[in-house]
Amino acid sequence: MKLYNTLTRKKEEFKPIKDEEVTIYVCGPTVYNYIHVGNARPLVVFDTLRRYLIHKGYKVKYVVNFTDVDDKLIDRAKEEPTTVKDLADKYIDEFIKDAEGLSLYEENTIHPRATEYIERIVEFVDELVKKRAAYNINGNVYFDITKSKDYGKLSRKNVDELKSGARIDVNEEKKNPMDFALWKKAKKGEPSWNSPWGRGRPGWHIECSVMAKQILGETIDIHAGGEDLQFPHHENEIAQSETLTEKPFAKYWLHNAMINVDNKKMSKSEFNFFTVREISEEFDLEVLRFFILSAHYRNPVNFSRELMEQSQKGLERLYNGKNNLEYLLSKVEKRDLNLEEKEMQRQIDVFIKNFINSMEDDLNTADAIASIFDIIKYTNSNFDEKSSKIVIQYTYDNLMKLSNVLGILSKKEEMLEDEILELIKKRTQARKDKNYQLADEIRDELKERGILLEDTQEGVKWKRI
RNA sequence: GGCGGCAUAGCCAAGUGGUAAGGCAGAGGUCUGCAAAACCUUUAUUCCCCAGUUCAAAUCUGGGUGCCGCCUCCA
Repeated sequence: MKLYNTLTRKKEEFKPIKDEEVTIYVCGPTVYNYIHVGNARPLVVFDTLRRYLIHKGYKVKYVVNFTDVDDKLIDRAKEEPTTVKDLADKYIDEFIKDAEGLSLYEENTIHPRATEYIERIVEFVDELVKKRAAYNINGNVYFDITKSKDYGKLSRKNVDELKSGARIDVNEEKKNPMDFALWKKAKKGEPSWNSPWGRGRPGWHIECSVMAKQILGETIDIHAGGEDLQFPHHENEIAQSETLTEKPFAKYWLHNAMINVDNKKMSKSEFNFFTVREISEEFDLEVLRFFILSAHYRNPVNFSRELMEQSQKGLERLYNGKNNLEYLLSKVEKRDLNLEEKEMQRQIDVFIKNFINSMEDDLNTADAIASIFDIIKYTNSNFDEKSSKIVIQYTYDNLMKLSNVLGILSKKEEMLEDEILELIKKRTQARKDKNYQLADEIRDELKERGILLEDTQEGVKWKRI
């Protein structure tokens, strides 16, 4: 499989450190609010990478951290008012709900919280201080970027230019304007922990370095996140970790492009964001997942209601195709394949191969989805009640396997209330009796109650509207 | 100002040297009591513009235009 590595700016053949196991660290949310659609992109994309690696037979250790102490949480807790801990707990719970709606495979995700790793963070910072790569000034500890061998290698920033362009604000106490805080001295009323430098709390960048090292080891296979984190966050992680361990921090750095609204990056500070929660009130979150996977992860995409509606229609088409296959499976008989069906099976294999090739090429989910549409179109026009169950089962099983890699088409049909089932039966009888007036009355009544009926060749179908 | 990216139909979006995938919307048709769904057919002589390399360019090179991201918290 080829993956685009930001470190080398090239697509590289992916080779994990261990033959059978892959370690992935994704920078997760700061839990002071609901996540928005932009935040959802890396979560969906890299969850899909994980699913694909599992499909290929790897064991995957997958970490998405929670930043549960920082300025934003502190400010927000003051506003509410509540405690930082309660605020974080609340939005972690809300995150999990959104994550489940997005089919993020939560049960196999490790979600460490920064505050659970304070001791490790202190140890890490202390070692950097002992290595003289960090220095304490009045209870604030800063990383000295001159001690990092190749600072700027990920984001391709030139340190000298950064210095001259750095905003001259505040910190006269830093040796170098580009030095960044590893440990922040506690202010009144802020959460704080003991350390050799007095009470304080960790800086943002150090959390990820520490949690990645503790949970996944000194060198991880894949570190991923939004491209807006390349600098300074990921650059600083590299500086800290590699200065400490003298080993590469991550083999592959993957970055997704931004989600825009009217061509501008969706972000909380611009107030042009939609929370995943508000989208879930109008759409099934599977539609959002499908929307995100409809474009390549390194291309920026616009987000709008119209585009969500397009995605919804497309996804419905896939569900219809899936349902048709399920219907056929209940009707057809198992018998040896004839020549024509053998050819059909070969054609299905071509679509599967295309899907895999697309995923192998830097996770080209947009292309992979086209292969799913190809399968649906092919089965719709070539399979019928006379087909052998063998070829239909084969197609169905593979369709499910591939859509599971994308994390779509897993929703089960809901059950209808008995009363409504009764009405549907009554209408079917009325149609048989050619009492179309009664039939239409019942259909209208159900429509008002949010159930849309369709008379297909396979019988009456319904869906909620 | 520095660094990086993008530009393909009405909309979305693949395709990085061999003659434009796929989806949505639109049009015509089959089916149907009607509606819907499904299926079939159809919709870019052309990929922002100009020049160049090549037998061959959406794809490579040079120039231009427009848009975006990072350089500050950000997915």
